[in-house]
Amino acid sequence: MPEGHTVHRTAREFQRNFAGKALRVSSPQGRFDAASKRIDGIELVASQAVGKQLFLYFENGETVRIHLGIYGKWRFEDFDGALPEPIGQVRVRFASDSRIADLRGPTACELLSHEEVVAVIADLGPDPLAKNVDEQQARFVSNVLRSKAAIGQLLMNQKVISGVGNVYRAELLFRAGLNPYRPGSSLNEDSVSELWFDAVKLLEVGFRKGVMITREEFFTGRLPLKSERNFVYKRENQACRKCGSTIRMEIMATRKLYFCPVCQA
DNA sequence: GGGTAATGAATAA
DNA sequence: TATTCCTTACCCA
Repeated sequence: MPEGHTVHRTAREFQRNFAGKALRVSSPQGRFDAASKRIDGIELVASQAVGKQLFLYFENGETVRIHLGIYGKWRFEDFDGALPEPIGQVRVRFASDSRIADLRGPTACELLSHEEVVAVIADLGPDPLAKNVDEQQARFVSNVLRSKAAIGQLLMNQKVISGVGNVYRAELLFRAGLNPYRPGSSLNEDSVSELWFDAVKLLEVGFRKGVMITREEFFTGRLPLKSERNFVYKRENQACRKCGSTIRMEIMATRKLYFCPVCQA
């Protein structure tokens, strides 16, 4: 489930269980084979998530950049003794002496130099899960206010805000009562700030729980069913949970956009 | 067992 | 705006 919260959880997993160790790196599927040899046996110094991108910094100066895209998935597993056989199309496997991380189906998995990493990160917009929240907020507000693009498109643009995807886009706009087609420049500064802080709140809940929950009643306590977690995402033709109107789905720039035509008039 | 959709984004045109 | 990348999960039979 790769929006930003997932990637930050993965960074934490690497930091906790793989950082500070020399890792065995391989590409069972073969497509990362040459690159994996350059970091095989090298110590992982640190991991970092920025938006939906994961960076793994190795002691020899090489950095792996991974972007899951729509299909990518990690699988972590403890092992004892012999390494388990990789199952399916494993692009890259990182192994410590007791745990493996298998990556399948990523959009991007490549080795970058330090300079290239700096350039990639410089291109990314503010991340709601970054530490310096206030500075990030100011960047987001200015990005939105100076653009005539629809707010529904701006929230999907990783240069405007990084880490938000199709689920959080729809849910953030619903919670704000904003029509997805309103130009960013038509919004007032306060409502854009509120949108930012709501993004921080939702991604933090997602980071904590590991799933995207956007209804306050489920922020704590037991995990609700998938069908109960959100207000509008994938709820086309169902009743709005606030006003009872019929949730609509429209395609916006190749992606499915869900919204309530009444709450978000 | 088959068909389809998916939480993304680069690229072509 | 449409196509392509790539793999899995889920729904239906």
